[in-house]
Amino acid sequence: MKDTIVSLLEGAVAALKHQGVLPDELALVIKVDPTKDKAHGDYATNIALAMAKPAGMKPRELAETLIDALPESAAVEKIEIAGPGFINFFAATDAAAQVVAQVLDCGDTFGRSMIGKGEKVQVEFVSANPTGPLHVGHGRGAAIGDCLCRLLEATGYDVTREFYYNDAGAQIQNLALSVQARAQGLGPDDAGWPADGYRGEYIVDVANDYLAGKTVTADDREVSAIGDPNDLDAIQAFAVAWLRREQDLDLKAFGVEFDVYFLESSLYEEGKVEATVEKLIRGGHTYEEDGALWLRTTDFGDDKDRVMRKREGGYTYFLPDVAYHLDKWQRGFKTVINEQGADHHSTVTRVRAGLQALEVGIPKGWPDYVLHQMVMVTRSGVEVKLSKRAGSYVTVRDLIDEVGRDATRFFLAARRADSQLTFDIDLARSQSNDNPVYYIQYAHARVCSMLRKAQDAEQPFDHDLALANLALLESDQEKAVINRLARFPEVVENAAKNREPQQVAQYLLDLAGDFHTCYNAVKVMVDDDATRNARLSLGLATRQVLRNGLDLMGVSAPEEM
RNA sequence: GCGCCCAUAGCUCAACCGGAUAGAGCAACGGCCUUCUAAGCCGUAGGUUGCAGGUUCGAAUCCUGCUGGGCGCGCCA
Repeated sequence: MKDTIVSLLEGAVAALKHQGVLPDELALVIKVDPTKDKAHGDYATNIALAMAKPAGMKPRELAETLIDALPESAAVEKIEIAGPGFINFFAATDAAAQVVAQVLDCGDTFGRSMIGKGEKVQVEFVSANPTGPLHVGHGRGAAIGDCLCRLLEATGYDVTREFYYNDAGAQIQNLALSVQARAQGLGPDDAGWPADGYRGEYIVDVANDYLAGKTVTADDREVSAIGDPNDLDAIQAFAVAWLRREQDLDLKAFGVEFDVYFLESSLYEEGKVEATVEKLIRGGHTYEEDGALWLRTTDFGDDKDRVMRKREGGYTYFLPDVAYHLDKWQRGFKTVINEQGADHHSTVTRVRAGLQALEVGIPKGWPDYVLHQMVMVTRSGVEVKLSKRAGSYVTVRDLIDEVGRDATRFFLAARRADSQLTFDIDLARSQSNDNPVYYIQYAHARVCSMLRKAQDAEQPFDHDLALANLALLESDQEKAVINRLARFPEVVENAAKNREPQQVAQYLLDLAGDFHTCYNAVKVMVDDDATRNARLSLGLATRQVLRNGLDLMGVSAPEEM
C-alpha cells in the first residue's frame, strides 16, 4: 500500500515536471507514513510541505496540484488535504484487507525481505571471558545481540554470530590461582587466598571436578582434568573449559547459539598480533616512550595515545583487539556489529583508530557498535546484588530459573539499548496483566482457542470463502488490526536498519492490544459463514504475525495458557 | 576536570533516522463474564517532553549552554 502511494506520487511529480508546472531539477523527497489518527486516513505524506519552498508554491496549493495530477488507483478510496498541507490517503477497504490474504499466503515468511541481498554480516556479542557464569549484563547483550541477528536474517543478511574471549590473560591466571586455592581447601577469607581471587561458589565446583579427574565438554573444547593441584597450567586449561561449558549451558537455556567462538590466544598463535604491530610500526604511527610502545591514536580522533606493548614486553588488550578486527575485515565482513556493555565504550574510538592506522582501506566508522547500558535487578522494590553462586552479581541463570526464558529474553530486549534497565523480577514472574510478555502470548493463545472452537463446532475455517469476503472486515477495530498487520514488514525493516530490537517488542504490544480490543468488540463465531470465515482469517493472520514477531525475539508463542 | 549515554503522566516505558491533538501498561476512579480464554475489554482522570535559548512551515526528536543521574577516563579486559 505504501509503495503504491509512493509510485502514485512519483507519477504525479513526473507529469507535473513534464508539463512545466514544476521545475525539472526539483529534488524528489517522498516520505509516506502511516497515520496515527484514523481521521487522517491510513497513510499521509508531507511531500507538499517539504517541496513547497523549492517549488515556489504554497504547501496547500502544491498539494492540490499534486492531487489533480495523481494517476487513478483502485487501492485508494479517498484523498484529502489537511492541516498545513498534508495529503491524506484513505485506502479502499478491500485493498487494505488483502493484507490478510497476503499474511496467510506468506506464513512464516511474512515480514521477511531480501534488503540485505545475502550480504555477510557479523555480530559479535556476549564475549564474556571464561571466569564465571554469565551475569545479567551479558544476558542483556545476549538478548539484544541474538534478536538483532534474527532481524538481520529476516531482512536477507547472511549472519555470523560470534563470541570472542580471552583465554590467556591475567584474569585467567587469576582464575587458575583461585581454583588452585580452592583445591587446597582455602576459602576467600583465609590466609594464602590470591589477591583479587574469584570468590564465587562455583570455583569450589571447578576445583572438586578437577581433583576428581572429570572431563568437561564445551561448545568449542573438551578437557580432562589431570587432578594435580600443583599443575597450574593444567588447572587453567580445565577451569577455562569448565566455565566455557557453564556459559554454554547458560546460553542454551537462553536459546542463543553461536557460529564462531574466537579465542584471543589464537591471534598470538597465528602471529596476527605480531603482524599487526609490525604493520603499525611500518606505517609510522607508533613511538616509544617510558620503555613502552605507543600508538598515536590521537591522529585518528582518540583523546590520548595508547600503549600497545608494555614496558615488560607483553601486549595490552588493545592490540589483540585491533588484530581481531583486522581479521574480521579480512574474513570479508563489510558490516560488523559489536554488541557490548557501555562500560566498554572507550574501546570504540580506540579500536577504530587502530584500524585506521593500519591503512588497509577500512572505512572510518567501521565497525558498528551497539552499546547497552547497565542493568539493575530488583525484587520487592529492592536492588538485588548478590547471587550465591557467582558471589558478586546476579546471573542469567538466576533469572531464567526464576522468571523463565521468555520473560527474561523479552524484558532484556524490549528496551532501547542506550537507556538503563531495571529488571523487576516480581513483574517478570507475575502471571498477570501487568506482564507484557503474557499480554502478547495471551493474544496468540486466544486465536488458537478460537480455532479450536471452530473445529469443535464443526465449522472449520474455509480459506477460500474467507478470502472472498475480506471486505466484510469493516469495523474500526478490524481495520485497526489490518492496518497494524500491514505495517509489520516495515517495522522489521526499520528495527534491523536502526539496530533496535525493542521496536519489535513495542509492535507486538500494539498488535496484541489491537487484537484484544477487536476480540471484545467483534464476535467471530457468528452463524453467517462468510462473516465468520472472514473474521477467522483475520484471527489467523494476527496469530501468524504474533508468531513471526515473537520468533524474532526468541520468545515462544504458546497455543494455550 | 574531560569523554560517552540518558532525562517523556505518580511508576515502568513507546513515539517508525523533524510531522497534525505526545501514546500504552501499572497505580487511582467508574463500568463489562448464562455469549469465541476476564492473563481480556470500555470509560474517567493524569503532561510546560529536566531547564533556558536557537535552527524552520513544524522540535520529545536537530544545535548550544545549564541541571540531575549512569558509565568510562590503567602499561586491566
